[in-house]
Amino acid sequence: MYQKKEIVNKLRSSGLRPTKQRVLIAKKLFDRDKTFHFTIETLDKKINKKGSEKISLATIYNTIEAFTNAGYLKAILTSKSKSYYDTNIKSHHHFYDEGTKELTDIDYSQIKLSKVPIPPKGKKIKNLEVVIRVQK
Amino acid sequence: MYQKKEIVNKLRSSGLRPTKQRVLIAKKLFDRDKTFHFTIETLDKKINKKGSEKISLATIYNTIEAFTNAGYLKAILTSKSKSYYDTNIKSHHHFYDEGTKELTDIDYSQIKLSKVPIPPKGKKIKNLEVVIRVQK
DNA sequence: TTTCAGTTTATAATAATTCTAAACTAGAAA
DNA sequence: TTTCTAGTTTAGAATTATTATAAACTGAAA
Repeated sequence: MYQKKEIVNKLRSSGLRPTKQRVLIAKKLFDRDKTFHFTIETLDKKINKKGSEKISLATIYNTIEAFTNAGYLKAILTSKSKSYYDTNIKSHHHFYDEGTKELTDIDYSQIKLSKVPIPPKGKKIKNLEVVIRVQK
Repeated sequence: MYQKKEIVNKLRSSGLRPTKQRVLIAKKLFDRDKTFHFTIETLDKKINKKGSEKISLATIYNTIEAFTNAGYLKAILTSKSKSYYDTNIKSHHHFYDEGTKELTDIDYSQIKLSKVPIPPKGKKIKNLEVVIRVQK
């Protein structure tokens, strides 16, 4: 469990001024047992519900970006809001260059998995993709 | 190399009427040696450049969607324009439920790779993520 | 040819995100 | 304490990718 003090220190340690809004958002995000997956939309709903003090959407965006830069959050499946398509329809994998935002194919045979988890009950694996993010 | 006739047949075989626009786009996409990664924006630029006959942006969107549904293209990194974040910052993997659009963590230890490709020259692997798409 | 469902198109609408610039505040310094 | 200011918050406007609309067009069946 996170005490307010801990959160304040955590924020300070990354050069983030511990404002009321940031502390509140941090509490919502990190004061829980299981890990939490969210979009800005779902987080906004959780924060700005009935009776509670409101935090503006812009601040939620700013804060999540700051937390991500500070390494407190991980962005997943962010294609920076643009969809990518590939003429290669065989099952295959990709290098994604963080710098140029370019994709390169990795042939299916270039990656071998020796252990794969069982899918959630009632669900079937439809496809498995590896994305290797690379940087200079 | 693709002849116009082949393209027409290909389209017909999937119930897509081989219109002038679809044939032109198909030629641009499939008549090439290497596989091609693109966004609608880059494709639009390639198609609607100087002097060439124009194809409306709406048609490009429609066509790419039709080709994807027909299995001629693969969509990659599409988070359907919404960014997802995770409070779990350890390196780990995900199940992505196509139906509910929900993410579930897969612990790092649950997936083992026995073969990983060498990154492009001058690039370093920053991280490797597996996304397993599941469906009912 | 005629006919019409399937397509294309310009444009409007929507939705996620970023920008702007004015008001506010944490906390260093007086 | 009070003052001061750089860092923040905020509402709302702007931007950007995408989808919807509805009128005009066209491939191909009859």
